[in-house]
Amino acid sequence: MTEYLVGQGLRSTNQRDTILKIFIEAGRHVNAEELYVLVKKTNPGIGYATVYRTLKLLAEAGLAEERRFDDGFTRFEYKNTDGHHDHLICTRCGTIMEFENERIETLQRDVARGKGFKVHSHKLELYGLCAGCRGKKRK
Amino acid sequence: MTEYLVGQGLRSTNQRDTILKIFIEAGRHVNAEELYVLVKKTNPGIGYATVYRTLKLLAEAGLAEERRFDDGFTRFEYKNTDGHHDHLICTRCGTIMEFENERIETLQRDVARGKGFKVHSHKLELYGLCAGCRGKKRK
DNA sequence: TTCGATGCAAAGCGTTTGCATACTG
DNA sequence: CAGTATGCAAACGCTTTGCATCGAA
Repeated sequence: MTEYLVGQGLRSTNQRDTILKIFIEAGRHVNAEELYVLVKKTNPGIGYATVYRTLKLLAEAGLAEERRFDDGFTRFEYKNTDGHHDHLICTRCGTIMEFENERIETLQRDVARGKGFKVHSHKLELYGLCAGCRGKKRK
Repeated sequence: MTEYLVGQGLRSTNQRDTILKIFIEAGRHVNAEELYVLVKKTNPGIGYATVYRTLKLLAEAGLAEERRFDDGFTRFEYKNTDGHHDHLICTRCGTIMEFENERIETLQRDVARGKGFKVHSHKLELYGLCAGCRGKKRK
């Protein structure tokens, strides 16, 4: 992972290595604060700003993707080789699931073409209740 | 329009009438600041807070819909009787177009069902270049 | 040794809120 | 008259930035 940094012309530092490592381990959709807390456990000296700066850096380097859902703050997602995907978000427990559907994407392109648009990216979020929360609700 | 307010159990004031009227005239997807500037022209005494409060009120009353695109701030859309729709956003000039596609919605429900989700709402935004900007780009 | 990276705290941004005053019902 | 709505400015929550110091190359 350090190679990525160097390859991008960035300096490799202890903090960056730690943050990147923990970011990847943390799984998907961490926000800056969650990551900050995790990182602190390993290296309590790291500051908030460094987490933000590193995250932004990773996003620019193409290693992370910045996403804003409707909960107000920005979450980051580690971007490995998988392609694009969209999200299903449980409005009760906050669970975020991913999905991918080629037919939807094709239809999107069709719609856009019909309006003269050339689509570069898109964002599809489905908000609702996950299986677990639907059960709870019923009781 | 005042009737809406009264009907919702809200007090009708000069400020609210002005804001609502201008909000509706403004067309879609205004953000609070744009509306504030417009409202100031008619009634310079109105404060920022009142615009925000009224917008929030309208959203609660079901007359406006709050939307967060990727430009950082919340935009509001007047909600008349039309049903749900999604957005095409030009990343160059900021134009926002609307569309609606039943097939996409059906597919969304299918995907969600497959993951055990019950979808309540969704958000689909296509980012790209509009017809005009595609032309400019080529030159 | 140089210059980017860091940590801290302060600033920034859009948005919300507390409070005394103004106005609706 | 009672109590909500307003305007102002201060507070807010998340994110960014300025600056002196630290550390990688």
